[in-house]
Amino acid sequence: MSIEKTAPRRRRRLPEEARREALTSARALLLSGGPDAVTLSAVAGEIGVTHANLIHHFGSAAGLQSALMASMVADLTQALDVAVARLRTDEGAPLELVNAVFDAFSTGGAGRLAAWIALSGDLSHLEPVRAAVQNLVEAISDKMGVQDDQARQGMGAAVLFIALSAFGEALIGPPLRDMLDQPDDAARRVVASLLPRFLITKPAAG
Amino acid sequence: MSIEKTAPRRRRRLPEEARREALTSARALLLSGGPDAVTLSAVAGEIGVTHANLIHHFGSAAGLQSALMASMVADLTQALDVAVARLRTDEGAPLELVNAVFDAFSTGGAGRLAAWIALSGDLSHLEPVRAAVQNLVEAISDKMGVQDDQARQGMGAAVLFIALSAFGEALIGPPLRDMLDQPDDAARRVVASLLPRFLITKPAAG
DNA sequence: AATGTCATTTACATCGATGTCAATTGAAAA
DNA sequence: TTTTCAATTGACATCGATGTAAATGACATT
Repeated sequence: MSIEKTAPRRRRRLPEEARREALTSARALLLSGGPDAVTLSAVAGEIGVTHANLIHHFGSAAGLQSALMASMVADLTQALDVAVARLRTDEGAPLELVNAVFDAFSTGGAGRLAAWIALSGDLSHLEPVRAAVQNLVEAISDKMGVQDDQARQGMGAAVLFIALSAFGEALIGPPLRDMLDQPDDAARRVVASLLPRFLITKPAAG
Repeated sequence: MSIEKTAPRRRRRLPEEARREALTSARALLLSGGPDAVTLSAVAGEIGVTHANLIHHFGSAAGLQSALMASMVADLTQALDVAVARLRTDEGAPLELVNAVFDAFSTGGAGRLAAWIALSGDLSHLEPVRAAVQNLVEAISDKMGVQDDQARQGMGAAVLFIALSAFGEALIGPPLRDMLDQPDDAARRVVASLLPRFLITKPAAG
């Protein structure tokens, strides 16, 4: 008779791995089906475990949602940090930064995430983004040689403007562009064309 | 003995009135508590009826949600139409239009509505907006004396840009402005300052 | 006053999502 | 091998949201 071990009827994962798989699946569900699609049963079914197992790892359904938000926020801040790094070292043009932000919000799912958080009401999950966007303002200011506080405020306004546009594009861009007969890249082109207005440092008034 | 009529134990409304009350309550719930707060029980409790009554008037919970979306979209289009009318008759400046759009998205609740629709996935409810935004482009183009199609495309881009910014401001504006130390009116001021870039009609190249 | 219509309610049924707990079992440690 | 740990599961309970059907009653019509 064969001495082969019978295939295990259960797959046992390390807790980190289990959480990782669950969060990956949950993110896909959020992006495809919206917040209501992120249920314990749905996530569990996708990765081949039971919903009780998810409760074991995340404590509760709210815990899973919270972990998902934290995970996606972490990815967003990382993307922003990468953009900052490129801006500081490379010859990375500001346009590259605009593209990075737009990609983070649309492809990366930060847009749907932010909308979910905003509609839910618990904005605390966005807190880790604060440092990232402030770094972004710093980086642009340094790159542009901005010194005075007033101009730095203007850089903050520019980042606000880019983020709001990227967020809007990610959520309602496609249908709105269709209504206005605008091409796919209309939003980023507009933002890119308006950006120099901010980045040109005004000479101090004499 | 008194011949006074005893107070009726039930209040009987006309169907239109019942629907109107329900939609008003549902909108308040959406704006305060998000999409998940718009349940049959919650709406029914607010206007003093049973949830079965709402099903009688709207057919189903989905029917109520659909009617709510249609109602809010109608208000948005009406707000846009009013802005168009002011722009055509009055000396209404384009800045007034920017303010009207921003107010519609934030105060009027169109922002949360659009986010809800976008996350839900059924974009068909936004269809009535198409004519309104196209009218908006027409009005601005006429006011600015735009003739050629290329410039008209630019007007479309401007409307897209305003709408995306207003939408973003309505949803994630407050926390994002806080992170960037920006004043309450930062977003509209940015949009207003960038608008002339679009509205100045370029002279035809010779 | 009698009648019919239909808005409204009451009671009940269903379904999905969440949560609990004890039992099971894969895998490492002893 | 034996023991121990804990990831995993299965069964069950609960709760809220949705939906259904019959009964009730407010109000207009006759």
